[in-house]
Formats: sequence, C-alpha cells, structure tokens
Amino acid sequence: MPAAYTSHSSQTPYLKSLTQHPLFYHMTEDQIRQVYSCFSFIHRTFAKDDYILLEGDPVPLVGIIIHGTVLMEKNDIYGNNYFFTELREHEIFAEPFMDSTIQQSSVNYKAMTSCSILFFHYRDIWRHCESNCPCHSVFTENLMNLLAMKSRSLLAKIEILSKKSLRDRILTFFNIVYYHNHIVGMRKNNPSPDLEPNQFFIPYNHTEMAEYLGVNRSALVRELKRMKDEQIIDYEKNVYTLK
Amino acid sequence: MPAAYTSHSSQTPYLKSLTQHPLFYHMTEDQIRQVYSCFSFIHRTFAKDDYILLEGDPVPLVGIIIHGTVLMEKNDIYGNNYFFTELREHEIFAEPFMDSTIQQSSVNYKAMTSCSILFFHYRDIWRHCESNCPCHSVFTENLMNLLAMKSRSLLAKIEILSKKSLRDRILTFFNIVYYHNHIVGMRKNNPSPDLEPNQFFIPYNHTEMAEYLGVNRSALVRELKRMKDEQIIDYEKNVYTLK
DNA sequence: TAAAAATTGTTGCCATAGCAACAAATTATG
DNA sequence: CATAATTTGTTGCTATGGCAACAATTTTTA
Repeated sequence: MPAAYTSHSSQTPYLKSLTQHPLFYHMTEDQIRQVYSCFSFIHRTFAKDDYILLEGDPVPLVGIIIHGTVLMEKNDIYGNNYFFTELREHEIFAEPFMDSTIQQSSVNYKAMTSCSILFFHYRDIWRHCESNCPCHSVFTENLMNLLAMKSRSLLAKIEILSKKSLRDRILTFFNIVYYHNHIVGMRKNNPSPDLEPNQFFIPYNHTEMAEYLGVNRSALVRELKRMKDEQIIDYEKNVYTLK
Repeated sequence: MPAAYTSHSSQTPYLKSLTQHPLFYHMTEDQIRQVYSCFSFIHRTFAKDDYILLEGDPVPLVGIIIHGTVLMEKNDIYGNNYFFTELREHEIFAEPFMDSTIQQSSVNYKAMTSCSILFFHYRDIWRHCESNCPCHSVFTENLMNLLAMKSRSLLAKIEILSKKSLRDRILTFFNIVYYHNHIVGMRKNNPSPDLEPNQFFIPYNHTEMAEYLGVNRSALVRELKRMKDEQIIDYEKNVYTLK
C-alpha cells in the first residue's frame, strides 16, 4: 500500500455525510467517531482516472465509496482493457479479497470521477477493540448488509449477462432498475420524483448502458429504437417507460 | 420456512466432515459443538431436484453446502427457466438476502444432486451468545471468508460472461480454472494429481460447461474442436491442456 | 448384458448483433 | 458564443454463434 495512504484515525472528515452512509446506519456521530478510533479508517480522495488499486496489489484494505464512481476493470493477457462493472456511491469494493488466504487483487479499481473513499483494514473487524465498544457489532452488521447488497448487485449483473438476446438483456436490465426504483425506493420512503408508476430513471447514457450490458453501442441504440417502434417501451433522455 | 426445518441444535450430525469445512477452520470439534449451540444450526438433506428455496420465499437463513451441488435459477415473466449458476460443496448461498431490509429471495435454489445443507439464522451472528464463546468471532471470520470467496466466484462468472466471443469466454474460463487448480491448489498443498503443469481438470461435461458459459452447446463443441485443430488446446475427457 | 438414457460430435441454415463509418445533435469548454 | 468534444442516430456489411436435427458414442439402469 503506498505511503500516501496515511491514517486519519483521530479526525473524522466528512462526518456529517457519513451518518447517511449505510455503513453507519443506526449510529450517532459520537459512535461513528468511536468506531473511527477502533478501525483506523483511512480517508482518501482520488482525481478522475487515478488508479485506486491495481491488479496484483496486496489488498489489506476494504474500500467504501463515500462519493464518486469507481470502475472495476481488468487487463487480459493481450493487454486489452476489460470493463467489468461500475461501483457507485455507498458501495463496498475490494471485498472479494477480504480473505486471509487471498493476498492480491485480480482487478484494477480506477476512479471514474473524482472520488472520496474510506478504507479500513478488514483485520480490524476481528480485533476486539480495547474499549469493547458496543457499536462495533452494529458496524459489523452494517458491513454484512453492504456485502449482501454487493452480492445482489453482482447477481443482477450475472442475470443480465446470462441473457443471450440483446432484447432480453435490455428488458432484464429494465426490470431490475424498475424494481430498484419502485420497490426499494418505496420501502425507503423515497419514491422517484415526477415519474409515472410505469416509468423509471436510468443513470446511464446509451454509451454507458451498452458498456454495462456488455453489448455494442450502436446495436443497443438500434434495438431500443426497434422496441420503441413496436411500442414496447418509450424513452426520453434518461426516463424510460414500460408499456 | 416450512415446518420441516426443525432444529438440531443439540446434536452435531456430520461433525467429522464439518471440521474440514472452511466455515469451521481453526476450530476443534468441541468448539464446533459449542458454536452449534449458539447458532441453532438447522441441518437438512434434500433429494435431487428438490427445491431448497423458492423465489419470493422469505429468507431468514443462510445456507452452507456440506455436500452436493445446488443450482441457482430464476423464472422470468414468460415462465422460462433461467440458469444462473451452480453452487458447489462448501459454498455459501442465499447470502444476497442476508440483509435486514431485503425480505425475500429473488431466485430459486434447487438441489442438482442429493444435498446436505447447513442453515443458520443470520440474525444469530449479531446476537451475543450467553456463553460469550471465544469461537464466535472465529466463526464469524470464517463466514466473512466464505462471503469473500463467493464474491470472487460471482466475479469470475461476470468476467466470463463479459467476453463477447465464444473463444474468449472459453479461454477466460480456462484461465480461471487453471489458476484455481494450480495456484490455489498449491497454496493448499493440494496439487491436482497426475496432471502436467499445463493441464487442468474441469468438473463439467460439455453440456454443463456450455450452460456455465452461457453459450449454445453445439457451438461450444464446434469451437473447442476448432481450437484443438489450431493446436491452441487439447483435451480428453475432463482433462484439458493449454499449449 | 441388453436396453434406455444421456452426452457428444457434426453439419446446414440463417438471424442476431458486432463493427465500422459517418452525419446529426447535444454538451462541454475556453 | 464559438469551437471542440462527446454522444447519438443510422446504416451496410458480415462473422459469429444460436438453433435444430440426427447419428455416434458413452453412461446408466434394470
């Protein structure tokens, strides 16, 4: 880990915004401060296109995205760059390597936008803190929830990529986003604003969407248009309508 | 959860085989017995083709495969059955739903072979056991390692499915299996027997492999033959050779 | 050990979707 | 606001790989 990864354990930067982060649900600012001291959190910011972690790097740390978007990619043997997936605000990353028997990352993590990342040593999860703080277990529970969330998002991606036809991929993707927007949004008392019940918002442009779906961009546009012509869907900007 | 899911907390069936399971690494039989009492483990067996968990079922439990193979699948809106992935011995499953805010499974889990599964309530992870047993944290650490492992295997699948050409999928798959057989195998002091360094064993037949790679079986066979003709690979039964 | 079942090998057909190339439109930037 | 940069829309070409159908082989089972 580069020397630049200096610890900020005594400070609590971005404390306000952290209270909103799922890793710190059910915790007061005081408790977050306390957990900060148990875990020697490392807070770092990255500029767009910085590499956060490279393939082959040892990974003693888990990262949590406080702000920004991280790209997960891999270079194959021929030097081609393979896009894996994007990681967005609140997501955990580098968690596949959170295993004592695995020593290094098999992928690159790269800042797609400027990013603010919170790291901590996963070893600390198992270290009983001296203060035996009660919030430790709340924190660990939140962490597990983040892992479960991550597992679901990987699963969603697999579901999409398993579809053979482009149209099926698109529809599967739409259903997942639709579900996420409505069901999860409702549950959190946070319905998407200004949208009809059959509409949903997609935070990607066509180029990004093609990349996420693992298909050719122009083929995607062609198929979307076809589906619009067939009156299966409609869309304008980032708002899509299922009919 | 069906009434048939009765608890065996006082018994410890399959205790011997459990000591070999990654969930119980670094634990003596006595300690495993103790953890059994903290976690109210539920041990069940399933016949081939039994459904273990259905889409929409509430999921208060996490499953660990002690023996057998579990299929993860999903029915889409048109009633088609979509193969997701296989889960093999030692793997954890239903972990995407190990989240207090998510109440139900989005997939089916089905026994591909006869299976022996260990369930426990993930809520118990956070419950401090009365005996405050020291092995609780060892267990939780093992559990996290299992989750990390699962995350890696989902990632591997995504890497494969992200490849556009059939040949790339095959080669990516081979590289992953190769790495797993050799590097991981070596690390565990368990090199595959009777194999040259450039050989590896694939635990799938062509039909299963096609399913795993998400491609058409005959197209897979055709491409494998092509690669054999081009002397890129060779194979006989389940042993493949990279040249 | 014979019959049934499953898997493998093979091939022709052809739809899908990748790719390239470019114009139009939109968005960013000095 | 003008120019550059990015994203979108569009289209022709064509390789890839899905699908179906069937024979050959292997494995299972009775």
